[in-house]
Amino acid sequence: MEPRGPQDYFDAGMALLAGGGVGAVTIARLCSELGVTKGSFYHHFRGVEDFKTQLLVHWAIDGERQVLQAAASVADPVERLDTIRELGIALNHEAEVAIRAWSRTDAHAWAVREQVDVARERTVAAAYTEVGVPHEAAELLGRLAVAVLVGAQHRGETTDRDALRQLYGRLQEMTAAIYLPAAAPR
Amino acid sequence: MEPRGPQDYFDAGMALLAGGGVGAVTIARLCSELGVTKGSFYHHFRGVEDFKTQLLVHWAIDGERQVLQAAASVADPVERLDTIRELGIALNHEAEVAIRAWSRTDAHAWAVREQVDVARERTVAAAYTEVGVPHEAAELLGRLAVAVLVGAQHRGETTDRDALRQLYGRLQEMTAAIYLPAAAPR
DNA sequence: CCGGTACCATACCACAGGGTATGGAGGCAC
DNA sequence: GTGCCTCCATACCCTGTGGTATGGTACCGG
Repeated sequence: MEPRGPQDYFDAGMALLAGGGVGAVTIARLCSELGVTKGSFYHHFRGVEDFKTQLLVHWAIDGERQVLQAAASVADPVERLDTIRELGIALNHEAEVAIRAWSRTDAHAWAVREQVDVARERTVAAAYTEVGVPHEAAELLGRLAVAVLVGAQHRGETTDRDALRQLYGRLQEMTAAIYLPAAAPR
Repeated sequence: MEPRGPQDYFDAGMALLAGGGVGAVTIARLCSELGVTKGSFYHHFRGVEDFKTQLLVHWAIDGERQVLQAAASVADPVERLDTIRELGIALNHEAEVAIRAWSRTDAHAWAVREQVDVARERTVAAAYTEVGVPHEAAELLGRLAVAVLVGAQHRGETTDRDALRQLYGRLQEMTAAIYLPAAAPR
């Protein structure tokens, strides 16, 4: 019996979150998933509220590290926009939908999710600014891209990433056609 | 004590749904809101599952009637697109967010919401087709418009309809600039 | 060998929520 | 009046969930 760490609970918690929303994240289910009892849970966390808070921060940190740092490593802004699109498609959409729903009823979840979304918007906007799009238009394009991502997250099942790719690609095409006539000629 | 009808429960149920998600829709809260006890609830509905199902259908019927019929009454397709945009902005976004989250964990809710979204997409796509946009592009624009609506629904508080208006308007501008050069010259 | 600490199982309590059974008050038909 | 139906209050049970208290096992430093 190797000992369980907080990371095990976070993994199981994200799975429960993705599968049944924040309401499905319960101590009994977590312990059942890990093959332990409540004594183990309360040894690692002070309560269910404490766990949910840590789980949320864990999601935000992971998202910040994986998505934004991976995007920042691409020097060319146009190529970076493609990278961002693929990173967005590869996200855990089920979990994100659950977090977005959760953030409507919980102030702390709202703040964390908002911070993540704003960071994503800024990343997209910065890339557009670098290729010559006016500042105000770039900011709006960042918000539009995140909105399309969130909107597409709420449609289709798990395997429907092609639809998101199609929508996201179309928005990029339209944007390029208007703001980047030199970079992406039609 | 005037007797309570199912409509009273639907109104209270939508308020609870908008305020705290599907998890907040509980028999005790419904009865507390209406000033009755559980005996009244179980007289009108067979159980909480039956009530939720009826509530969902009630939302879909209302949406179908208010939004789509109001849009269908506008003959000019370009003017109709503006009407659709304003109707989308005026929706009960809190309730819709709750329903969209609910539809990720409930098969029946998923089917009903999907039907509503598809109907909205078709309405937008039909308007674009009428003004001369190719069929495939019009369909994609319908999905893009609904995606932006859903994405914007998950940001900002209740009073932040200006942000949605701005995003929605920008998408419309970009669309017009590409597909409707004659109708909306830049 | 002994004490402390990390890790966890067991047992128990409190409370909220869904569901059921029963009875009562008022109206309406006959 | 009698009977029936609508509408609803009260009381009760069962389950699931958060939380606590307690004890037990294994390892590690001294």
